[in-house]
Amino acid sequence: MINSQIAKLLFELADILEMQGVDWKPNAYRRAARGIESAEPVEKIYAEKGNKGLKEIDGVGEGISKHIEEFLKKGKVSEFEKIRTSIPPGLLQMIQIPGLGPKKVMRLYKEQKIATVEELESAIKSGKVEALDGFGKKSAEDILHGIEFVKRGTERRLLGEALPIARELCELVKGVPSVKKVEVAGSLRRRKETIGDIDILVTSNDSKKVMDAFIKFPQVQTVLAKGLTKTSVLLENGMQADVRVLKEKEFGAGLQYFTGSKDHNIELRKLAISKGYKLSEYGLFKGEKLVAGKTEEEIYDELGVKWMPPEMREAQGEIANSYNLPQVIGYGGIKGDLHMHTTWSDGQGTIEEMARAAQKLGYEYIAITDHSKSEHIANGMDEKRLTEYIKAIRKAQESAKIKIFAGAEVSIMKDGSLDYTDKDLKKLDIVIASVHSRFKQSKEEMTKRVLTALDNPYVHILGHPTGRLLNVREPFEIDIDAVFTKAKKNNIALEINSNPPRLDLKDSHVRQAVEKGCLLMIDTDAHAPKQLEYMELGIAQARRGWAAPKNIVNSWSLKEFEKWLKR
DNA sequence: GCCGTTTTCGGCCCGACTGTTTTCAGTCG
Repeated sequence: MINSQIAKLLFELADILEMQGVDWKPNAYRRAARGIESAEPVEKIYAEKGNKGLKEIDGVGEGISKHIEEFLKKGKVSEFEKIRTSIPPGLLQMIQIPGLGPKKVMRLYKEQKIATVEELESAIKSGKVEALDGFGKKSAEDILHGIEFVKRGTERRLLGEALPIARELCELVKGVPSVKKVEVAGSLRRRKETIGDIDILVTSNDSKKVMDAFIKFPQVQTVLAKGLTKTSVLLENGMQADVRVLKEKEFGAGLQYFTGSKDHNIELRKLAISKGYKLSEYGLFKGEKLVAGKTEEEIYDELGVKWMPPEMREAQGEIANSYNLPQVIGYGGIKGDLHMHTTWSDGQGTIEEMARAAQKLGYEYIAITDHSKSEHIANGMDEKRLTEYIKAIRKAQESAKIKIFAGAEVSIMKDGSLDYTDKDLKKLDIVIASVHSRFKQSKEEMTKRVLTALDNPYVHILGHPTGRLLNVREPFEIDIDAVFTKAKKNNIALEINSNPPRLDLKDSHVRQAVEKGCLLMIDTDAHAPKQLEYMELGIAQARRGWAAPKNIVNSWSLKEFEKWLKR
């Protein structure tokens, strides 16, 4: 992940320059860092298009592209190394503490020679910090709390973890009598794979009541700030949640603004300026006059931009092409879940239980896809049990109200062969091929391994194509473009696995696959009936990747889907 | 350092909250 390394370097550099009082450069570095984070792997861009390609990345120009080039060649950037040594490394950790910014960190360093988090901690405890001009007792205490917070870790939480909490919070706020509208905003509304904090927007004519109710949410650990327009709390799981009370006439403007993304907003705001407007979270203004603000639609409309779903607002061309965007898959658009496990391998429900749960969700069809024999840990099935298992599925079909396909998630072995012989694969209605072992193979080996598997005529789907586990494991090295090319050629669908830590393919890969004309399948990889509800998380990633129903095989009717299966 | 439907130079999003202030700077999103 060279992109994230370079982005981290740029963010760091921005902090350093800001501490040194440099203007504008920090903003430029941060913008470039965000651009690089969401870009294709820079090594690939550089290999294909050279320096010119790098400059096509948002926020990257002459200077930064040269730095990236140097990083790719030498693994470091000499100019950055030099700037880095100009301040003690501990200051960079201090700046991560909530409530401490570049200015205060620099003052602590210059006036008190405090250069590490530990030194800061003891300085506060000995009362040195509160004695400083402009600091005081309260801010010293806040910094101490902030240090604890940083030590506990501030990693972003999975969408699947944050979404239920946010929904509970919304329900709570909805219960306050004066409240009319309640919406989640921020990266949650855009359904990003990981979430920094929870933003909730509300309209009410009694904001004090809203704030009072909000801080009484059972999971609130600390109240960070409480005002009449905004209140922030820290939840027990370490996430921050903010609620904002807006006026009815500016709700759409607030929703647009707080939904972001930041880069989408900057682009939209610039467009507004170019057309003689001013756009803020309070509305779209012509001079002093409010021209739009009640709904998002009227703001976009006034700017000549067609409203688009929040999942698409990542400054990836959606503003300029708003009238030609694809009609992305809807949250009710999936007709069957085709990846799930039962007690035949490592699942917790029986075939019948999974089928009933799926039927309740309104599906037309499902596939049971238990593990193949080499997954000993997951109770994978040998050939003998596979035969019994298929029989059991046929038996379950007799009393089931939805179509049940007999499938398997078959492991791709280290050489690209599959864990069952063709003779056994042929007995199955649907085959998902997945990598479950030897994640550390070289990029060449892994690519060859997967491409070989995709040439097996019985494979319908490539499962979790990059093998990543969010906050746990990096994706394995693979030439994803080559995989997409092969999948398209052999008419194999690429999985979007909805399991919260997987979300594999991720959004940008989905976009890439769609542009290439590949087929996708969104499923849950459920290991219990309840987990079938993960589907919305995968649909969200598909929407973020601009995927439409025509791209997604299990959004099709049973008849169309079966036709594809027998391709 | 980046960027261009006023521009290759001169801008660069903008408002709320907090603490320690008596009019505001720093931080945050």
